[in-house]
Amino acid sequence: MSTETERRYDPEAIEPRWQAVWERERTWEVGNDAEAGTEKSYVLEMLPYPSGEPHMGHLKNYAIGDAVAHFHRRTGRRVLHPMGYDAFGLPAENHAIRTGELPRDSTAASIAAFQRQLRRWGVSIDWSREFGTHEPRYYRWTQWLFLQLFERGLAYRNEAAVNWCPKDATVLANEQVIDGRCERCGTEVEIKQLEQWFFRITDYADALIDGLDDIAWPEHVKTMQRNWIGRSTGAEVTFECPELGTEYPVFTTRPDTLFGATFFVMAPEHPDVLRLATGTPHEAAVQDYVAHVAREGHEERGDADRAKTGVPLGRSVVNPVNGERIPMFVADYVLMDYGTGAIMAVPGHDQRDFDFATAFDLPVRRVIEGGEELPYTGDGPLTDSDPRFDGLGNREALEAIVAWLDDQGRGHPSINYRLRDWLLSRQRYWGCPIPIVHCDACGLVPVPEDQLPVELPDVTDYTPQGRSPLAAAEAWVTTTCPRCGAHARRETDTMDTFVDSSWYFLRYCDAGNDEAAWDPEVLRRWAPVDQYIGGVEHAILHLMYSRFVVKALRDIGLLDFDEPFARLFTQGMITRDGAKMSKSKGNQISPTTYVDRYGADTARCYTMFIGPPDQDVDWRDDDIAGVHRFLGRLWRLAADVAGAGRRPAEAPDAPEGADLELVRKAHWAIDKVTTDMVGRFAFNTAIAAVMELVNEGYKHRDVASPEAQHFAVATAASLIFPFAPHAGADAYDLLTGDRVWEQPWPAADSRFLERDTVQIVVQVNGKVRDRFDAPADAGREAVEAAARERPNVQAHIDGKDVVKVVVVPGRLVNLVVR
RNA sequence: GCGGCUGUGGCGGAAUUGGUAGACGCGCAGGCUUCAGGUGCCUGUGGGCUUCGGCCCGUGGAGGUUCAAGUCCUCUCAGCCGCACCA
Repeated sequence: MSTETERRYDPEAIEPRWQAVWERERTWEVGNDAEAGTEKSYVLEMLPYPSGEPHMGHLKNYAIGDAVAHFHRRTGRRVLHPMGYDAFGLPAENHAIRTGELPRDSTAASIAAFQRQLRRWGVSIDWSREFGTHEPRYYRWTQWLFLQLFERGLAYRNEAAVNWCPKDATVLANEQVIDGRCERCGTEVEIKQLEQWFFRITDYADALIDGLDDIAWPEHVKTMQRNWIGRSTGAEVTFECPELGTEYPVFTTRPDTLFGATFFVMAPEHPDVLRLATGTPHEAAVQDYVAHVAREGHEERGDADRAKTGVPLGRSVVNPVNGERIPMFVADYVLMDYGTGAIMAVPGHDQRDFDFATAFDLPVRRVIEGGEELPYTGDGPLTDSDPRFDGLGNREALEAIVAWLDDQGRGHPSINYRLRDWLLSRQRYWGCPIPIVHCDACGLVPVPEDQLPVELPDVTDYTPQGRSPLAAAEAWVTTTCPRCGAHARRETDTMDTFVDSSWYFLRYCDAGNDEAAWDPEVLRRWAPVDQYIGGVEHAILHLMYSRFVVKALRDIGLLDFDEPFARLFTQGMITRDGAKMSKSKGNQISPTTYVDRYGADTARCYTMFIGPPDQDVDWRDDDIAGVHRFLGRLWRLAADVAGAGRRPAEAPDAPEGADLELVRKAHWAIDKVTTDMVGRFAFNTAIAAVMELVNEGYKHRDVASPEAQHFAVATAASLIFPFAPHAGADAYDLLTGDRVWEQPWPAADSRFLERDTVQIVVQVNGKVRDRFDAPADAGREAVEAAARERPNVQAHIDGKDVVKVVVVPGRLVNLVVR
């Protein structure tokens, strides 16, 4: 094979050549005109945050998405596969403070880097729809969206206890606080009482939970969202304090244990705590305790393992089910922002209440039978409660007790959520301005739609000072009220970047529209996203916010669907030596290094071949060389076979011998790759199947006919195309002169998937003793008889009784002997 | 504590409804091509024993169901992720 040494697989030449074709012909652009009879497919990878250069995770993300996009195109769908940049945000601004480089400039530089790399990777993007969320032509509509929500009361301004990051000098959403620390900089957050902007996401708590049932998302992501929303059902029960004549409702998931309540606890932040203690001997102690708790850190207070602390209030409340007076306490294990800020304590059946009762020597009462020791939190019949309920199973009793309280007007069924409203305002510069004007006479006035966008002004000082840097832009801040024309001031806070990214997938559908955020007709043609691909780190934040926005827009009447992402795939992280790659660890690897060395196709294939794409995997330099070797083998075999002349990829009519083996393997590979792509994202095994086909090609190289070889290699090129588009296109072109992306996805011929002989395994007592070939259509009796004939089987059944025979046609025979 | 995921050769990983464990790749060993460079092609490669016919062991661990278990059930260990004093 003298040609082998002459022809070298040269991605440096191949890749730019095909990229030029796709660029010149705008191959991956799609129009918005209706096309009857063609199924649409909207394939989307999460948009990148442009900070520095793209990393390996981006390469993997776009490699996966591109494989899906290509596969969908070649299986007859019209594919929308756009790209954009989540360009606003803190890192660009912090970078600006550090280096003096303007956020606008550093962001632009990073976007240019992404554009360069994405083209160099050969990703099939419709560039005509590209935008950055920081461009006025985009955020004009982000502001419009904000106003839509504002006008329906879904965006509101309110004073509340909020998370404040002292380092970044801005408030944060609950979702951005991890273990009591800022998710960006790791600084411990403080709780401040501030007036801020919120989206009323809690109105959608139930809808967000229920909608999960209708979407094809990984179960663990759904679970995370359900846990985050944290729906608990129970009852609200009112306790009265006769000394002051005040009433305190509590939320409980266990009204069945009401008869076991032996004390009552309020959160230190509860507005009535000081008033209750006033005039009692505990007044000073309560004041001290409340002041002490106020100084406590998030982390300290959140530790469930530390000893319970608290102080008596010197008052008591009446348990509405039995009229018993129980003492009141203030303790920091009760939180103001969940439920009502007060609880009934049932130490017999709750660990925390039990711990508190032990520390303060309070009575512990058993009202549910079961378990050996208290506290017992399981199910069981009621005891020592009330003759009407004693003996009933606790779940049954729960319903009965709530119904009875409801009758008496002392309680009612209730549902509580862990989810809080989405705090969206930020006291930072590099974000979308909130399109609101503060007028002394009219209050909060929306900027009229025809005056959008409210453009982000240039400022010189980004340093966070506890108020938005925009406040320093006096000329910009000063304006007139759109309603009354009086002197007014602009809102100076900007929006959380998660607002920008909560709707970008809608804008791609109609990115060039200057009249509206989108044309409903056009949106109907593309939305929702059929396949969304990205990292799990967005399981809650971005994915829940987007779902909320889409549901809200649907209710407003602007959309006719209510889930943005029909299917979600979460890719695993690429780690280095088992650790997450990061600048600080110095263990980053750059895609450029590997694209330079092996080409984009190799780097792309490797990120998918390394392991199941949804799993975390460790990068190994040795393994990527193996993938490069494979692409070289495929390409050289194609170049070699193409030496016999170009022709269409067609299988020989009636192959025999080596030809038949080769044609069969090709059809097997078609079937394998197709099922791996359709049913699941098993790209690793799909690529392995193409490797097997190429290996088979080499195996039969000197014996198979040129026709059979040609068909097998052209099939391999066709199948590898979604993963290695340049190598696939080039090999296919060498063999056929055709463009592989214009060819329909190959179809497996069932005649070649079935074999006329199959290997039968013979087991004796479940252990494999022999194998033999039998006609595929052989009957049970024939197979069993043949199995018994095998010498090694004979040796194992000789002199024993065959008590049972199991025959699985086409697979095995199991002889059970005694 | 609650919820979820993962444990398979020296390594990454295959095994679609229980039916040949280890596909494919890496690594390693040997061979071939006048082969000087991040080469190419071929063969072998779970462990142990072997009279070279085979035999025994083997999917984190212990039980169980079944003719048959990596796969199903029970318990258990280890690691990772999410939530966490949420009443």
